[in-house]
Amino acid sequence: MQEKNDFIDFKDFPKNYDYKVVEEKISKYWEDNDIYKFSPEDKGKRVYSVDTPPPYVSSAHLHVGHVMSYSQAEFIIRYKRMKGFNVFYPMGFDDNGLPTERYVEKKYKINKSKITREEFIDLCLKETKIGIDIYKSLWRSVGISADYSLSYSTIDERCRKTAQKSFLDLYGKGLIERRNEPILWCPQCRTSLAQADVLLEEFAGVLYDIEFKSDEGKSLIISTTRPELLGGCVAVYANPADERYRFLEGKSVKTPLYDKNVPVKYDESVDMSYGSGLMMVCTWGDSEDVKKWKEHNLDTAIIIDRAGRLNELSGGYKGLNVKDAKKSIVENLRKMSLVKSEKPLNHNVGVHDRCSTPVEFILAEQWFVKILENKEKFIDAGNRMSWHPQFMKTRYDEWINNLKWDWNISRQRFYGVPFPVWYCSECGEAVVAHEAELPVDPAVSMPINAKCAKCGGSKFIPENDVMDTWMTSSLTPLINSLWSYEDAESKKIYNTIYPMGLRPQAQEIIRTWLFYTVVKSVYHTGDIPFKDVMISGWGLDRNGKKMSKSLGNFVSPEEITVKYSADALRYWASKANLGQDLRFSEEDVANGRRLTIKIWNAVRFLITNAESDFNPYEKNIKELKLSRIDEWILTEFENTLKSCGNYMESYEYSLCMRTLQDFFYNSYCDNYLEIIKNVFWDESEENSERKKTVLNIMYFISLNAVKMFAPFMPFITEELYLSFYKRYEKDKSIHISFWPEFRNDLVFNDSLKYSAILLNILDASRKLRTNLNLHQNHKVHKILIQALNQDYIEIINDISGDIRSAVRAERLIFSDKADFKTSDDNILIALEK
RNA sequence: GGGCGGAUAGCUCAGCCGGUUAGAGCAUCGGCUUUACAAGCCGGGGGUCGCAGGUUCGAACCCUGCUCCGCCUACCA
Repeated sequence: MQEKNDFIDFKDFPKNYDYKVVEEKISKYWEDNDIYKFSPEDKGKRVYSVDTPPPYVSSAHLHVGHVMSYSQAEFIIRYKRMKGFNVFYPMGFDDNGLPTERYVEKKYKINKSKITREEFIDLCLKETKIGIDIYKSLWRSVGISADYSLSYSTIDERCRKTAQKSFLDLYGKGLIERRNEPILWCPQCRTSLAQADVLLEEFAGVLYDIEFKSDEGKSLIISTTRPELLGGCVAVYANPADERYRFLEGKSVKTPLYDKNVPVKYDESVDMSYGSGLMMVCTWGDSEDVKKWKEHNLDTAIIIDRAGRLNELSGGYKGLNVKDAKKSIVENLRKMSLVKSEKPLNHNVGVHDRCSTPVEFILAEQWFVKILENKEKFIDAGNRMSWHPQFMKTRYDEWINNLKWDWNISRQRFYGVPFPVWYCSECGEAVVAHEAELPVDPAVSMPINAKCAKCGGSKFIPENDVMDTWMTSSLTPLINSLWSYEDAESKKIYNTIYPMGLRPQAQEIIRTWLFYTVVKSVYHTGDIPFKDVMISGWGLDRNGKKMSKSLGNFVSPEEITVKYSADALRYWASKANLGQDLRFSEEDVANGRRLTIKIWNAVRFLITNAESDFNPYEKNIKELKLSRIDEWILTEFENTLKSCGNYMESYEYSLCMRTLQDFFYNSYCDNYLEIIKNVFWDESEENSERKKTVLNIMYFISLNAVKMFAPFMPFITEELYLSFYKRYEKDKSIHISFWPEFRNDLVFNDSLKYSAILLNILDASRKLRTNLNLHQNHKVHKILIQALNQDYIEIINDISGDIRSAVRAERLIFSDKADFKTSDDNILIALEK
């Protein structure tokens, strides 16, 4: 399989690591050999299933932050694979719904009134396909180990079928219903929204004190930030305990400009100390208006239309949008001296998360999934999952506790999964599809043999709305496990995959993807959707701001992988622990590249010193004649392995990488290899056994360390494995080889007291050489050592060979002439050329 | 308003179930080029651990309060 880096003889092993050639070659090797393929038939292995996040395919926004979060999940997934799990790791693409529509609208500058639904959907599908290809090529280039034969796209047949089955199931269980009530509405996107689609943004507004009049003509001041809604005012409220306004009981007041009489009502929720203690209720300015309108059966005076413009109720302001209307009304009120004061006020306004337009309320018939009545069940499900990091669970709990609306799943859009619903043209009764006919597009087909259950009518009109995109995305564990299919094969997969093992995802979609997925799983299966949740932080730019397309502060992954390699970019991703934001740092990526080069050279040192008859398994390590320093490095390695394993088990991949890198650089390369390397400079016969021993240890440690680097740096580790280690190993990829087993028999606790002294002497000798301007490898005739402690003399005698090797001295002599201090007060050294 | 996370060397971060002179990488300064690696190696300098109290023989670590940064959440119209 080798091309450029092929080598026959060990001495020809390439000096430089050519990542550009290797990464492409290795990607192809993985594909050609199905390295990451899930095998449903493998009975011997436990299954580890991953509920992969389907990113939006409007993919022009891809940046290194995306690579970061996918890589972080991947570190764990690759680790699990090496721990022997049968990994189910699909790739998903979310391409239905509003984000794609908005992307297409912008890209093609579409005017929705001049394009048919079909033409528009075609464009969405076309962009979807382009997006998927871009994603795939990026994931491939950074080494994401998904099994692409398990891919799904949220607009494909399986997803449409699953989403519609979910609807039918919930409908059948009475958990879904159609209601006519005020709903959250985006005037920009012209669609209704769910609470989760609305974010709060702080606006610098103005609080206007406006004069109303009582029946007797008494002046009443009402504070409001939304005077443009005056025409929709249906009541004025005071707190029942507020003596100032008791006299208004049973009376009405007159609104300014419109001179409309509205009733005065009382409610505990009115804050007496806010403004004048009077508040106006309009239909509808905010959720408080909706609440009072419902509880007190107030009149309805809808003043804003679906485009966010004022209607005829506003009188002369008809056709103006909210912003202009406010300006104009305030101007007129000022002229009439009805604005008594104006105070700047920062307040939070709900905006649509996709377009940042302030949301309004309108009245419409919509489908709702009931969620308010089962909050406790969802909290309980959250408690049954493991959260990494744990504190992210707080956000989940808080979101549920603060829910105020059932989940509105109707969207007045084109591109999405249709409702499997028609309405009787006679009486309006809803008729739902049969499960057997899913997926169904009610605009294209009619209900099978259906008669209206209410009036017996046989003519139907289709539901034109599409379902909220989260209605589909929330089903990913059920989509992946083929829940909507009844055949035996699918049922088997379902039982194998569900509930899933891991859900990796970003923090900002806890309230949507995560929460809705729990809702669906609890409702459909009574179970949790997955056992472990890992929530990644954000990729930040160099200045600490969240990377995003709209801010233009994003770094393109291609640019970085071309310059530094994919392994190096992944190394950067490993720098942040789970849930932490990570600044992009080109220096860290460069460090990643340095690490790959270090690994390459350390392994190359072994390869070029091994003879062609080298056999690492000729003897078990325990049978070798180990020196104290060999025992020490084995001990250090085993301790590192143990820590790293524990870190990976607890999702602390960052600490694993740090620990491993520290071991590899400091213990293995800078000390062990430096101490033993001169054994290869000496051709004498008496050295040959020592050489073999050292080669075996180097093989053992470097292979296992390379395996441990493999989840983080899949390309270089695979290249080293295939081009060298595989001559002695059986697996066809390092990524399906076993993560090293901890071996207690290779922990030599005694060795630490020897190594401490040796390293202390080596350290001092390095300082001394620096002081003497002496090259570190330059041989010296003698090392003089003064040990002020009898135990030390014995120890030093015991390891004198290792010491001489380490400090490149021909002889070791105890002498009180040694005067250079080491960090141990009981040892002094000197070097003699 | 409530909550969560963070504040440790010039920069990015470890350490935080209390225990010897607080660590790493980068940056900086000095030295070293036949013998794995100059995209390298060796060495040096650099920190009153956000602030103020408290508990303790002992606090970066535990407790209380505060300040600043980021985020989540909330009906002050």
